[in-house]
Amino acid sequence: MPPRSPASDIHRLPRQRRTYAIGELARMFQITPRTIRFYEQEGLLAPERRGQTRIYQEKDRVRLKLTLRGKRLGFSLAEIREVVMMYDAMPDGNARQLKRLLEILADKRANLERQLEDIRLMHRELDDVESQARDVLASLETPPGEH
Amino acid sequence: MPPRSPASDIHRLPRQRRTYAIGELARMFQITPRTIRFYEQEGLLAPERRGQTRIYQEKDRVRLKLTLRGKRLGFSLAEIREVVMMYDAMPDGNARQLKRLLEILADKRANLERQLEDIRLMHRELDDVESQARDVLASLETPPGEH
DNA sequence: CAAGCACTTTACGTTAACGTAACCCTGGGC
DNA sequence: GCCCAGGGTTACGTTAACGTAAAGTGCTTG
Repeated sequence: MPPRSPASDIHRLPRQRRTYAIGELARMFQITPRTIRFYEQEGLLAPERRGQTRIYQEKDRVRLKLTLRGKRLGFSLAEIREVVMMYDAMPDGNARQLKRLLEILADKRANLERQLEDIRLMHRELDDVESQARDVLASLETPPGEH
Repeated sequence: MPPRSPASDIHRLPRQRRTYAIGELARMFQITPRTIRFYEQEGLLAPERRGQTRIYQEKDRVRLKLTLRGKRLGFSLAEIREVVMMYDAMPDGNARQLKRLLEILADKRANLERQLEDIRLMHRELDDVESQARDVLASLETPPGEH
């Protein structure tokens, strides 16, 4: 280890322009390259190219992460794209577009609220089912006739 | 049919074994009859019949409700069926089945946890995007050149 | 230089979850 | 008696989100 202050490492790291190959990203997120290419085809990603090969920057990785998160929450790729693209177009977005974006966001937000409620309810159901299952299981493991 | 007053119907309602036609359920849940029939075909519902006509009891309605909730949370019909059917088979379930059920439940639970985290994160993203959008919007509404 | 690996494109295949269309049956109201 | 709304079955169509296979490109390693 060079006798350099760790701090100097740190403050150089931020601009370390790290890039990723498609296979790397695929492994990171437990998906296939095909999926990543598909997302690009659907307008969710737009990586640079060196020749034919795709080169992903940090921002692409973040975008992919957000996309997958959206998917886990049940949003369609089209919905995700809608938000992501408007977000990108924000700087030069006109008022109408921005208001539309706010509408969409409010919509997603409402969706999340409903999901939270659903999760709470579902959680209770699972508790119920589980405790009942444990009861039956216990009764099976104690000889019948006891009480 | 005995000449009964409608009002007397009402105050007996609690144990009035209320039933539903397929169209009623469809309207209640904002889905189509086709969807309900499809769920039956997939083994998620098993309503009684009077002739050919399906008659849904309260338990069927609850089951449908749970199914739809599961769907909103991104579970597949197959996953939902897995839990629902095992739940029904619980009384005579053997230990192995019950343990399998507990596994599945733990799985779902983990899923819900991840979703909660996703929602929290997504919520922040939305906050970010929204506040930025509002900023841009505001800057558009004040004459440029001011500061 | 051959082999192998990771990347590429093109294109057809697949699955889940319904939609839609065509046709039939039945009970109630006019 | 006729009509029509609401129920039924059968069967083919559709959409999203990839999977999979074929065939080519490019580096690097023994």
